[in-house]
Amino acid sequence: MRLSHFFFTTLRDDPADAEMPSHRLLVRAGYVRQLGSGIYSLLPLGYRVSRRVEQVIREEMDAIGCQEMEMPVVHPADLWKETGRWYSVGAEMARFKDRGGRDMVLAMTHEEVVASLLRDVVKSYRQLPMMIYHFQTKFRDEPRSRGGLIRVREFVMKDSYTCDADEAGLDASYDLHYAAYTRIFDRLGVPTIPVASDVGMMGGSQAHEFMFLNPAGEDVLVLCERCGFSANRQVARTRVSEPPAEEPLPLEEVETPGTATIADLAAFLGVGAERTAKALFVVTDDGRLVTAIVRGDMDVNETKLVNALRTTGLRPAHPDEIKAAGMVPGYASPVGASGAFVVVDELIARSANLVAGANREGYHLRNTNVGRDYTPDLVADLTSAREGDGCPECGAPVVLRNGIEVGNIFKLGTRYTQALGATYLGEDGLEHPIVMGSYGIGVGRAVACIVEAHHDEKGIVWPAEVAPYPAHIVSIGATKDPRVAEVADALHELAFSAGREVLYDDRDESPGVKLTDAELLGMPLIVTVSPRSLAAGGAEVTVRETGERSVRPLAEVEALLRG
RNA sequence: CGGGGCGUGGCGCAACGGUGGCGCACGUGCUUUGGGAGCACGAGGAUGUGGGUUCGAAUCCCACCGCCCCGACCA
Repeated sequence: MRLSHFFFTTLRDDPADAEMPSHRLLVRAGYVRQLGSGIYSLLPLGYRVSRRVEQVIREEMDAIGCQEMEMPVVHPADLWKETGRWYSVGAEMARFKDRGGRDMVLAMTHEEVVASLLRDVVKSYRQLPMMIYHFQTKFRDEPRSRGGLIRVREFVMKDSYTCDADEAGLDASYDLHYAAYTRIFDRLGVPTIPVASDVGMMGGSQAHEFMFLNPAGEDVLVLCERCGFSANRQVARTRVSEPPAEEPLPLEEVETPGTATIADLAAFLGVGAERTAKALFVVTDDGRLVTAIVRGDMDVNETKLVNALRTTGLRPAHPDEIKAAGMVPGYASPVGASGAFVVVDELIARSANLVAGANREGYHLRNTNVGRDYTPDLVADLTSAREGDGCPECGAPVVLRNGIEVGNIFKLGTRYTQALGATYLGEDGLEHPIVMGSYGIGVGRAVACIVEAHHDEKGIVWPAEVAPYPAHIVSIGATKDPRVAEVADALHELAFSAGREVLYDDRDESPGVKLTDAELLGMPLIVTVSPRSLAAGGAEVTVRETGERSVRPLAEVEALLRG
């Protein structure tokens, strides 16, 4: 491909709105262009990388017997109404009406379509297991896109779905995907850590996310460097030292003026924050006012709270709502909290003599004890893991790191197949719902992660497996010495006829521009043809990754380009 | 949705109440050709949109739209 007519342009300056290296470099080097917030065009270079990433994924999916197909982007809303997600999913699902006034949606995922297909396709246990996948555009109207390709609204995802007769079958399909994903990210050059994760809105029994460690990551991971334990903070349960065993002391109200925060309160009373209990008020999606009680030195984990309450989501309660329930914000107490559903963290339930609000402006209670002073409606693990907490496996202090989720695998179970009546006839002659799993990899996000992991101050450094072209030929001094163009043209042709298209910078630009661009674009090999190289007996080959360069005889360069 | 920031040639920026400029990129010519070349000439703008204030608005005020960052949110 000759750069003189290639659909791209490089930028000398960093785009002002790009902060992450991957965003900056992909825009500067002419791989992608932004159309709107979270909406990007892939220019030929970007599209080519994307296809190479897809090919790696395709090969590994095919290798485990997953069958490629394609499902639509536009769905009739009826399917989504049948599974209930038309109602449960919020504004992130784009909805519209067709000309006949029928509700339609833009696909944000494809469980519904798969389940409806299974209804038609699968009749007998003899057909199971089956696995399918496709690469398809998803649209999710995220409240906030960010980081270039890291979080976008429209993107291509490889999503696969496994269909099994029972849980044991699902376990096997899940394991196949786990192994395939490990190979995929290894081949793509994206180091990932599989972490146990929340099943979220997808429902289901088990899930892992494949995380790429990056400071810009939106997830917090809890990692143990000693034993390798890893989990998303949303679900991680770490060990915290047991509260001291004490005899319950008499409840005592104390005046604590101006201590609406835990830090103020602990300082005022001269006790550690871990001897206090704090109350957080939330309202669930189904309208319940809930107060969650955790220790003063810990934070409520929203995911855990949602799961404990068996709801779909929650929001902070307004002070008015708290007052309406008869409580005093800042001094609220689980003692006598009649107007709210009281959820207490397990650690609170095991602790004696904690300081808590007195439900009276400017007052707190000393020596509150669960069971004696109040009876919670629910006791559950509610807190977020903290750096230095004990690893749940080995007890060593855990560390917290940010990560970008590039892939996820879910054991869905029968939620969708039951809702849509996708059943098979078992060996026992009875109908059973098909057991599903679903598995996703964001292609564009994977591309961005590859760049995050493979770049230097000069530009992108593509791993050979995903590079848009294996090599980048640069001609220098072609107008001075006709042999330069002859040799460079011949190398370009030769690679092409060997089935390996390479980039060929035949532009009439200065050497500096061409070499700088070559490094910015990031092909694994840069082949420089110039009067100087010809005089030295061939062409200069630069390995982009190491910067190592050497003049090689043309025959050797030809062999390199042929592959 | 809350907080903050920014919208001026393709890109990066200046001008902050008085006729819109600079660098890079772009076109033409000459020179140059191994690390973002030089000289000369040139083209390219309803200053995001709509109101308002003013003799006069890119500049001040209001509203809206768009984009970025932090948070909320998020398979």
